Amino acid sequence: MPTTDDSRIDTAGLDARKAAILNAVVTEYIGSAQPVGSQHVVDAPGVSVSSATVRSDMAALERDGFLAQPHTSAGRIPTDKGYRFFVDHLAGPGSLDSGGRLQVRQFFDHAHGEIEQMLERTSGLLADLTDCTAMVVGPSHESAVIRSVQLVGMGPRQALLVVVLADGAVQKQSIEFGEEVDDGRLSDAAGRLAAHSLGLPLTQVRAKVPSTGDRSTDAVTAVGVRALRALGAADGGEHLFVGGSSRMAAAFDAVETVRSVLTILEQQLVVVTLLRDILDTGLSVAIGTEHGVEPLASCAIVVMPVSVDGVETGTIGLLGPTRMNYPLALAAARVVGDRLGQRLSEASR
Amino acid sequence: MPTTDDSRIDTAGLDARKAAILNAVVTEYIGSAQPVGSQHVVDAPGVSVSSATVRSDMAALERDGFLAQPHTSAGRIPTDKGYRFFVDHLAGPGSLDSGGRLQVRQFFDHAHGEIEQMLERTSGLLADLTDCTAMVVGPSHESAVIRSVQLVGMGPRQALLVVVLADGAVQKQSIEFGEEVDDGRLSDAAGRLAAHSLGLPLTQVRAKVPSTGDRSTDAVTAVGVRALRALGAADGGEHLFVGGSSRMAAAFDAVETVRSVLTILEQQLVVVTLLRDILDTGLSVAIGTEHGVEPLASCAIVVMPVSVDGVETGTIGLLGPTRMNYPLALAAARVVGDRLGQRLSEASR
DNA sequence: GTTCAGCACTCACTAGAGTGGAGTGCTAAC
DNA sequence: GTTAGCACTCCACTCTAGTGAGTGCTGAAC
Repeated sequence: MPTTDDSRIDTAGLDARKAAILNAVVTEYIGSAQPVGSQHVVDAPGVSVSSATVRSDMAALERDGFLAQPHTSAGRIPTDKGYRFFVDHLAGPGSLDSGGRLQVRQFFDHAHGEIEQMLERTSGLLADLTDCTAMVVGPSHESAVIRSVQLVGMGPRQALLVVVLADGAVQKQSIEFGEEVDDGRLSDAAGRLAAHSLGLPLTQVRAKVPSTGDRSTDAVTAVGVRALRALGAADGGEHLFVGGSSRMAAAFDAVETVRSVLTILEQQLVVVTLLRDILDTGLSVAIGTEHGVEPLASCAIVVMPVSVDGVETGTIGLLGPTRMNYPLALAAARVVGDRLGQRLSEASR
Repeated sequence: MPTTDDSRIDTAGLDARKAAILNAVVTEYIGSAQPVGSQHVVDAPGVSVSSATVRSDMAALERDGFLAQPHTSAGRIPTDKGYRFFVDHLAGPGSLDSGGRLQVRQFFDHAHGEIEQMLERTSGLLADLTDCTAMVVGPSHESAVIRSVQLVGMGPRQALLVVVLADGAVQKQSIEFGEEVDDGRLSDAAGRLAAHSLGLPLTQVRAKVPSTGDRSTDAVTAVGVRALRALGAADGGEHLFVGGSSRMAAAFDAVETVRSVLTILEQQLVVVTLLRDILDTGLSVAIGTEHGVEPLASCAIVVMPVSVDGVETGTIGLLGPTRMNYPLALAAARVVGDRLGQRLSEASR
């Protein structure tokens, strides 16, 4: 509950009282989802004037685009710009309640095993904490260096290329040979592949591992190299984990909105690039139409990079209605993002 | 569009005309989602009587529990029992249209690479074909035999146990040692693990691999064995892929229903056991409350086992409203399930 | 005894009128 | 600049028909 004392706010052309009124409207609307009338605001901190004065201020805020009216003679609801101002200048830092902190601690105390499973569960945790739909983009494996390369025979002409990365991820690619290949040749080829690629990050495989031709004239190795290079290229597809999509159904009462939002969430590529775009613009919150994805116009997205060993490599996203609880979402994303980053850093050491 | 000629139907105590009427009501209601009146039914095949007669038959069908009225003076809608009769006795075999068949063919022509990715996309395909939410439970790896066991050092005291199974799946488990372990000891231990477990299905690891104590007194091996046994046990968690959950939002107009269905879908364990339960009871369709999951009372579930090399090992599920297109869903599940099974059989050879 | 036209009846749905209330904008006075 | 007062707006709700799709029943015809 961010209080608004007069000293802090006089920002971006809004005087203290207007800011306090905007703050009160946003806060109340987030809670009630009902248009907020002037009467509801007079008791808010920083607003010690009559409702008539509040009304005139509200009219000014509406002229300036911070508030809107669903219709004459209704209360005001915040516009995207209003939420933006709230997030940038009014909302306090926000924090998890003690229950939430406990939940996070317990989660990471018990998290272990497979990375993917942990990320999946992290999305569930975030959804629980914030009542938003959570998106977790697994740390891109592109920068993780190759720890091990193996070829496992799966049949006379088939093998599986298994690459273990330093962050604990395992990539695989099935290979088909034109001829029968025995285990000896496989392990020879695996050795050669390893010699070329061990210690390289996946991204650099294309650049650093000679495509073929070299002295490694062996056909099996050549096929292996091709598969390895394919892995490096194909893995642009970071894995996305979406948790708590049912929360979107709770957030809107127009079933049509729910449907279109869910449709977006099903498109991994769209979501991943959306999150990346938002991060790239330097925002940590994208409100309404700021992100340009039209079906999500009534949503806001909180993003938080996840740093592994100091490198921003994963992303956390929280999707909710524009009237979501921004301070809570930001706090949860920050806390969980930090812990997750730590955890992943440990794992990749 | 299953036609109903008099010869075929006289089943379970329903005379031909009543069956034809029930058939018409179900078919029309599936299409329109509106209660069906007697007038709409008179032109249906097998019903060449007046609306008055239809009405009296409908009243009988209602007495017998096949139809229900939302209120007096409204048309009839099918009950769960009505759908059940429709599915068991009235619905023709159903088939994909040519577009759908093409889609399936193209999909499996182009499907390649990682199993998980293919399963995920299969769920999307099914959702597209049927307009239902699709659930694909990956073939359990429990019966796949171990093709390769490796220990990859990830740090002085850490390693990753990487197990490749015959079906192309790769399982991993991170391991922490009490002491520093060099690569030599790791590969020694990996060799011993392999000697014990190669060719065993994961399920049998617990039974067949001596827990420890044996001659394999080596500490590293002991830890490895423990991890391996853990893998065998932990992997009860088959992977579930859910595609097209947005279709549930299109199927219902009560947002509350959508929310509760989505909440169920988020619980992997619930969904997997639900599908298994339905299969175990020998059904291929569970309608309404037949499956006992209360929030899904207005849904029906079509299940289809996926056989890999003749063994039923995976499951396909389609979730839709009780007024879903059963023939289409059954046909799509069968076709895709068959192709998927073939595909997985090839891969595990 | 099945079928069916006719008929009275039911009840959701819609439109229109009236009402209450929450909210506004304006204005004149402090 | 602030505010009390006031007229005004418009949604949300209720009430009242009116409509129409649908029913169940009945008595006659086959």
